[in-house]
Amino acid sequence: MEDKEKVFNPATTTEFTSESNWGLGADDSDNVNLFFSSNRDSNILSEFGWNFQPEQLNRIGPEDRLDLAGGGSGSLWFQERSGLSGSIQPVDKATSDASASASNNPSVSSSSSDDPTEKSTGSIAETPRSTNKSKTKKGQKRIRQPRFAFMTKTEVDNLEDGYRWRKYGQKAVKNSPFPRSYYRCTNSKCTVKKRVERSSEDPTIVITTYEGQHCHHTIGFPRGGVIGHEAGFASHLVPSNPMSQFYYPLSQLPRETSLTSIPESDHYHQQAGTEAGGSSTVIMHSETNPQSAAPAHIHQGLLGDIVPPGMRNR
DNA sequence: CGGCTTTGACCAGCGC
DNA sequence: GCGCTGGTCAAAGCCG
Repeated sequence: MEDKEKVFNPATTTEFTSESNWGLGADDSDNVNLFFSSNRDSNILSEFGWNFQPEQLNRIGPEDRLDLAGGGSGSLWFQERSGLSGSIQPVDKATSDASASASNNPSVSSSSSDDPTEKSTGSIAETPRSTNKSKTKKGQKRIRQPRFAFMTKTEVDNLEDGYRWRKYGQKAVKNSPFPRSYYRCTNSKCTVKKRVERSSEDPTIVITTYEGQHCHHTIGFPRGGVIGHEAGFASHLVPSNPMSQFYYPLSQLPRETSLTSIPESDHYHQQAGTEAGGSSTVIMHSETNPQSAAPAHIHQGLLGDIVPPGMRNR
């Protein structure tokens, strides 16, 4: 199913089709674009409040990988994906509309997923199936929320992003020795979810997919107490959205960072996502929905690893 | 004791 | 229609 997802391969700088289930899968489709490869890409970025200059975009290449200081591990890629692609069309029409509105309306966003109760959060389904197992009535498809996926080359599986997550499931992934973990934001009013899995093709790569928008500030700090790092990091960021606690202007993104855009449906706007490998943090937020507070996320290992140019200590 | 993780089961969507 | 797979639930156990 979501096997043929096209992603940007930072290592080769070429687009490739992944046979593995990166969870992001759902959109195996057609709309895959490499970030920075077109105006559209930059538009996408700008939707997140990342203002990249054309030159900057061009500068960022696969080989411009971000060296994550901490873990020494890695590279950071972003995959922006929207809720779904054309594959889920019919219903999606409705769902997408809902999502779209959700994107523009915070209250909707949170309520939309609440609908089925918070447990059945209504969203997800990275796959075209847009499963809606929850208590939604039959015939009603779960509303998909904006999703954002990114790949991080890291040895750390559990990256901190400033939010608190509760793991609610783990599944073996087809064709992959690595399981996929499902997390939900612990904030009862927040329906954001995230999936974390390792690439079967490259075990050093962790794929994190965020879905939904946070309707609150980064509450908690990582259990591990990376607060220091985050706080410090955040202090240098410029929040454009009141709801976003951390904002990482693309313009300040280390040029080594490679971003990948994954298709996005016309109705969705991804919100945020980031991941860091072993140690890093990045946050994005959608300017498209200033109100949607979807702070992005981050990733943690050590926020300090990914630091805006000029802020790096190493 | 509260919160989180683990894990097996269940359900729904999709492809054949 | 059936089987497969992804996503979620929820009970049980663990940990601070």
